[in-house]
Amino acid sequence: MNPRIPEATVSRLPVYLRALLEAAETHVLTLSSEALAERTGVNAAQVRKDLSHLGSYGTRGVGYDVEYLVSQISRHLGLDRDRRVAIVGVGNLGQALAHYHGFPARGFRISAAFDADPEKIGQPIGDTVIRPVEELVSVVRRENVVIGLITTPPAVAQEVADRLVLAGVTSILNFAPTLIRVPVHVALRKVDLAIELQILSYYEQSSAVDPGTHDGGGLAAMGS
Amino acid sequence: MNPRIPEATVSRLPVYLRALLEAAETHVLTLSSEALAERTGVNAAQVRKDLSHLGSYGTRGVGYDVEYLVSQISRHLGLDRDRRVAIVGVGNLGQALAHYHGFPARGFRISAAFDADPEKIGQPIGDTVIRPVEELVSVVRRENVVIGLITTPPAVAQEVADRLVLAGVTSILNFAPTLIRVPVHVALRKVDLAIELQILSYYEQSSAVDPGTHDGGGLAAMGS
DNA sequence: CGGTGTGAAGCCTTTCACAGCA
DNA sequence: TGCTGTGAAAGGCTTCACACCG
Repeated sequence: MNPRIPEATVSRLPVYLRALLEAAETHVLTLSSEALAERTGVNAAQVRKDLSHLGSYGTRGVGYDVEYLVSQISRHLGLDRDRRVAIVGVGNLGQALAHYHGFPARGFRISAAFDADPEKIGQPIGDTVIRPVEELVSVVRRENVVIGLITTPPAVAQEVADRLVLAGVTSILNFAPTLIRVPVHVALRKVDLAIELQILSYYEQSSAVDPGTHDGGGLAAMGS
Repeated sequence: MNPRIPEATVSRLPVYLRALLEAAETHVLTLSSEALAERTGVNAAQVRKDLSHLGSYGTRGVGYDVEYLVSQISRHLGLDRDRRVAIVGVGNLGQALAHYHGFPARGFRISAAFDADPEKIGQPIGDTVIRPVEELVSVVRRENVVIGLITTPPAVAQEVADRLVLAGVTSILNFAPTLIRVPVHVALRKVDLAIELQILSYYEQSSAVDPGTHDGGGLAAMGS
């Protein structure tokens, strides 16, 4: 049923969710695992096994009720309540994230943004204003931010992570191309754009065919 | 030795490469698997097994020669020659990618950029100029672009992918939050920012500890 | 009948443990 | 002696195949 959902399944739940929401927009009421597989690029057996981890939400001979499954996946992912997010480092990438439509649509609210450049301080960004990094800990604490996005140069990424952790953040998404370490109770993921290109480069030159995906399993770097 | 390197290993090679280049900068001549593990957050046994897929490049009792290993990994990843890259969709994310320092440092040259907005056409970006998407196929062909980055809205991502494939691109990195399909001979990876946050959200609320990484294994959506 | 839910098989990945070489 | 390279073990993920239910 639910005691612990496999990592690989968790990483696919948002994919199903998006497909279900798109189906709902065109008033599709029900989807079979086959149909969901078609819309997500995942194998149908995989879809069924994944969804079975959430409980028995399908109807045999019919499929899955779109609206109900949306609510169940949302609940399991914790998307049924809003999450405060802080962005540290407002370069182009930080800007892009601040204006990304997909975030508020899933309950992620950009509540604070920080930068070290005095020129940028005070500039509006989304619903907030760019603040100096010196205020990071106090503002993050006050605003109850739980997720931090690090889009700084790699040299300061670890220090920023330390401050975020100190301020009580429980999840960090690191875009800086460097390894950062956080306490075990903090969830950490990374997105590394240069690495993605290098992986593609391998499959291109080797004429191989399957470069994998970005959101598969694996172990995160943890502990301090 | 080399006939085919496991997918999981390929996705870690760029990580080792970065650590090795950093070590080289501080004039470290040799690194043990233990030391490389420390710098990358990967288990030492894993490091050795991964590197053994490239060949026997270590020295027992000593470790790996940094410079030599850099050249070997670069060669295996195909980073020993330049690759032309095109960016389609010059919003904030496209801008961020165009100015990303990590790309030219690994031999990826942004040779073309396209956008549908007439206002943006002609604006300089990096070493090139923003062109209308209508010119995509001809320019990509002429410039021998082999990698395409899709940073458009999801609604047009599939069409853009089709054009890139038509123009002869062999690898695509998709940032648009939608499934795209390409012929089997084209390597495809995706980076989905909203999905990363949703995965974090799961581990945050469940107080679980290991949210995985972005570059683990898994199958890519392929075929048309 | 159609489609879910799931044991079982197969594959891939990680980790262990140690033989063997510099 | 120290550290690599690698069989073997262990664990996890995907896919198959089908019992079973609506």
